[in-house]
Amino acid sequence: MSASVINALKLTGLSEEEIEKLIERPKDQTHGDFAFPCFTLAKTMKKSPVHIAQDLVKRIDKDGFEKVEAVGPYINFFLDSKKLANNILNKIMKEKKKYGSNSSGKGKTIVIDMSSPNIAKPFGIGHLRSTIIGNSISEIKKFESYKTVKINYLGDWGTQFGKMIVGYKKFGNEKDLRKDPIKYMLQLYVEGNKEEYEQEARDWFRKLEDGNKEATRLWKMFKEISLKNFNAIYKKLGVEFDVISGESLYNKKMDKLVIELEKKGLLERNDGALIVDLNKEGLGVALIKKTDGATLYITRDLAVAIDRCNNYKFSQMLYEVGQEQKLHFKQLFTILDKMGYTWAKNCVHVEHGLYLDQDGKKFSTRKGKTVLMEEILEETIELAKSEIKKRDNLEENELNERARKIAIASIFYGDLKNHRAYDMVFDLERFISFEGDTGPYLLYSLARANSMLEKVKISKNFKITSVDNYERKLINELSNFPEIVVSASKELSPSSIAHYAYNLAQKFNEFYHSCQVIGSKEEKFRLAIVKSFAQVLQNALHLLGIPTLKKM
RNA sequence: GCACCCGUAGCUCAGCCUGGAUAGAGCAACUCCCUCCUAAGGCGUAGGUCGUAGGUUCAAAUCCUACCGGGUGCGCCA
Repeated sequence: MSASVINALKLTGLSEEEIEKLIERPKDQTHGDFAFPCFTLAKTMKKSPVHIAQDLVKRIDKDGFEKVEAVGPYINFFLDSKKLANNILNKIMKEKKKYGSNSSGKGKTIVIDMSSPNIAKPFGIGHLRSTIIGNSISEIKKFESYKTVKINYLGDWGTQFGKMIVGYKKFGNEKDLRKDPIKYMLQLYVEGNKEEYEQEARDWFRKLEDGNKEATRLWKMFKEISLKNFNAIYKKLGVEFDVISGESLYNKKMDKLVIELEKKGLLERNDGALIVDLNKEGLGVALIKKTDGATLYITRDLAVAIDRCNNYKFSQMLYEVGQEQKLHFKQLFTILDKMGYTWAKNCVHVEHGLYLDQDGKKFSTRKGKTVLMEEILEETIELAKSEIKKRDNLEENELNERARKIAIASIFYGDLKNHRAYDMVFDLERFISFEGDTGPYLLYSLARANSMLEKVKISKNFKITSVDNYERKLINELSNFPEIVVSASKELSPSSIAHYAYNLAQKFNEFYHSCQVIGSKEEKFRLAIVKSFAQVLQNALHLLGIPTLKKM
């Protein structure tokens, strides 16, 4: 699209690359579709940028543009609206679900380690962020033709199970456990986590690693209960995984890994523990084996990474994990690199910030502030239901399904519109609000469009006599989608898609408000705009993992 | 103590990577618009020393340095 602009600017004497670098897409539509700032030319031409702009505009070939004008030190280019509208709308209606996609990832595999809840604890909102962001990144990558492997790597191993077993041995019984398993398990964890049981807990985990029968039985029971609960939550969220894995599966590979580290001369003994010294890299020390011989998180992660490389031959492996684990992943990747694995550079920690409560404080398990995902979901769905009931009388199933979708849109969008790497306030009331910059706003906009499309037959042949301002703004936005996808993918940034979706919906609502569609002289053209809008918004929502609905 | 992240409107956030035209949204406040395709919408008003101080530049919210405030991490948790 910018080719014509570059061409027109060749008379500046600059190379194509230089021109391309300087060309901007103005934030303000009144400045045209492309703009060329003349500041840099001022030096070489020894004239004021304002004069240069005026001078160049006179000499530029304006063929194919609606308008080319000098405004201050800028030259603004306006593309031909009718041509643009025609191209974009036809493209969208032809490509449909594929509009915005590309084939840059063809033949490549990306492994995404995401969600990964700790099964000794209830599914809290801590793991929600990883789930939502990982899911969206997977969709974005798929849209670019990558093959993605979403792995839910469960925290089903480690000292926390020692803690749970201690809690159970001291206070628990199976009867109560079966009654309200999730909350009961949380209690067991809290009990077993007390300082006085620290050694006992470590001992129990050691026993578990050694295959002790009782420890194994309890561990299996905890795991089974958690998984059942987690699966119900994933189903409601509409998130699926390609692989369910877990730390426990790698228990048997630990020895081999430790031997490999030893052979490669990376291992050192320190206070009875085994470590890899990364002080030279400024990363401190990585603890590979505790004094009692039990393995740690990083030990298992090393084995896991190597295993995944063999299994999936990934071009990239993304760890969708909180920023508080930054050091861990730096250590992990550095050790892999030191072991001679050149693919270590293809591993990326896609960090995300914490959820804060409304006081700006971290949600914490310890202080009993844990918010159960189950409850959050139920609460959100109930809120959605009561809103729906205000205007619609639906039959039970329809009501439930619509409420679920609105709830998902609320939570997903509420999260994804924020910059991934920064902390954010998790404020459910704001997310579910049916006004403003929210998930429901997006669904509502789509429902408005769909309701028009239902009322009339769409014809593929439309003639454009003129393009007014609101139409033009919306079409511009529609045309931006493919490049938004590219940058969102490159930056691993679902929030770019989220912002786009919101802007698009906003442009549509402005258009909707000021342009009569059905029954107007421009009906065919405007219906094509509406149809294109609905399509592109759906595509964007799909990339966010947000389900769409026809009516709202 | 060291390392990393954040500080933009009363609140929640975009924009910063890749410096450019009057710093954008939403909520809250104050108005206006349903004889018209879903008012869960739209138009408008008000609200800003872009943490502070320097520096680089024709141009800084954006790049660099220092400082202040908040968060996170730093060997036997994950």
